[in-house]
Amino acid sequence: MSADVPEDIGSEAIERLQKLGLTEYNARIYVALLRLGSGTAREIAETTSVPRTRVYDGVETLEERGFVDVGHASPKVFRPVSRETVVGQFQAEYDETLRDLSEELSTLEPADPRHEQTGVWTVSNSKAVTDRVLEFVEEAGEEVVYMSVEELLTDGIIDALAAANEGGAAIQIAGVSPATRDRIETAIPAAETFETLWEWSDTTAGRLLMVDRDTILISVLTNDDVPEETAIWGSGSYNSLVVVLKAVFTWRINHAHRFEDSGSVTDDADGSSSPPEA
Amino acid sequence: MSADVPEDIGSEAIERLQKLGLTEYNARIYVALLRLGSGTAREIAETTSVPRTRVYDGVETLEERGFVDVGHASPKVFRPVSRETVVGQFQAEYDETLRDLSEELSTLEPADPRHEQTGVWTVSNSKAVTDRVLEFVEEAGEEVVYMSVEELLTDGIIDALAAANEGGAAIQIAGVSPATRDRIETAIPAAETFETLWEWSDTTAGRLLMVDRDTILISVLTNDDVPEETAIWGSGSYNSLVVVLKAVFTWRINHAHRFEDSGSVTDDADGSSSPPEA
DNA sequence: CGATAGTTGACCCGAATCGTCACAAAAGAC
DNA sequence: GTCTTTTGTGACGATTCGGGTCAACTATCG
Repeated sequence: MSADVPEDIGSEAIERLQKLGLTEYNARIYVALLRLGSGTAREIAETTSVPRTRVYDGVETLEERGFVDVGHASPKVFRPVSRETVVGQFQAEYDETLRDLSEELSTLEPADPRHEQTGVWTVSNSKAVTDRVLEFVEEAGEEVVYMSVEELLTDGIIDALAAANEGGAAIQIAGVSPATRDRIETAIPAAETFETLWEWSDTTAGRLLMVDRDTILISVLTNDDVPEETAIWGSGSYNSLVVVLKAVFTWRINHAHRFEDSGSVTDDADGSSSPPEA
Repeated sequence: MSADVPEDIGSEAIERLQKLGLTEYNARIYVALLRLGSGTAREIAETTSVPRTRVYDGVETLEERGFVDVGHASPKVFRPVSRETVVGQFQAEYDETLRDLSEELSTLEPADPRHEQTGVWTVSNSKAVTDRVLEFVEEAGEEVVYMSVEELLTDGIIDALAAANEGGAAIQIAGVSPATRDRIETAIPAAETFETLWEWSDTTAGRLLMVDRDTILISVLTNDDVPEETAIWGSGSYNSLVVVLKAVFTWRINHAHRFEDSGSVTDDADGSSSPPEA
């Protein structure tokens, strides 16, 4: 009577098993067996909508992976191994491949990791953007300036900033509301906080990062239909993005900080540098 | 000049990446980028034998997964993220799905796990057999008897036996050579060891396990072409396999142990029980 | 303005999986 | 004993997804 669809019992588990490499049939069969405790081909077929004749194939491959035992009886009976065993198998398998992969990739990675790039790079996924931010902050030597909307100032970022601060870098954070200001001052007492460097709350701006006046990252929030974040970043003192933004950025910081200062602070760029295209 | 095939550089890594869910193209592209540091579509195509026109698709999906950044230049330039980041992404992803899976499966597992089965079950894969052995040994209360060829007495098994011994179970191990006997006595001082319970070195017998005289597992090594192990097991005092084998098994143990004893110990079987076939 | 290179999309092919069917072997009913 | 039902095995299209090639459109440069 309730809105529950009977066939959907365990569908989440089935999806995850598929993600881990099992076919849909095999995943369905295993889950059904787990619910039944044990069962014949027909019983499985009836509760899974897997064609009965295909249950045998599925069970066979599951047996090869060590996920079911087959019972010797006139109608063959199948029995699933415990979920701990299955999860353990997967865990072991992926631990191994990941370990090997890491090792193999390390032999391929070129000596010079990166740096002193001349171009401007884009990162599309929000998680990837965060990764890049963390990466840069981690490498920070002297100074980190970070400005973002509230949602993008996560604990992970704060932790990374705190770590950079421990390493001797000055931290400046902008765009914080009085509420989160406390959070930051607890985690990073030495950090300077600003309300905002400029007005952008009505734009699609996402975040803004500058590390050692040498690496800059800017992101925008595109809301075509679902909210997504896209960032561009550049590194190196000759990088055009860095050259342009460093100027306006540092000017704003000094301006917001000390009201006596006027004009640009660094003299290596003015408005004539071409802005990043598109 | 050397026998190295140039295209095979990183092929292992490529295979593993595919195993983790990337397509062949995407895996090849990422590995190539890692070797190049960064590169254009053409450079990638030349070093990977991936059709150049397909590099764009691949790079796009890789970007969505956060594995590459795209550079804004007239020929687009692509840059891989560090291998640590990639491995970390995979790790996080699989940790999450495995955790969720385990949770979901636990809600499906029936209350009564198993036990008091009447049938005889088979397990095909050697790793699965070991899993089952460990499972049974873990549940042991009073007694474990284990006999196997040398190769199948691994450290994992010995550890499990030692743990069972800690829990109060008597351990009896047969089929050990004098060499490995030392290993066992170090790990499990309280264990009894036998040279062998009977001659089977010329058979295809693999191993033999009896737990609490209630669960029995036997395996054979099939050498059709590649060596494989297949086991059958049964549990419960009314299980036919258990009934038959318990008799011959315990008789042999007592026989090997105390030479004064003669005749059967349990009265439901005597020498007429056939030895494990084939 | 034409040539070269970069970029995008469309199309075809093969492998793996889904889904169904036909048929032999076995078990049970009469 | 035969007859019917169930069980097990294999084969066959249909569909999906990734691999592979091609044509066409765009930008850049001489």
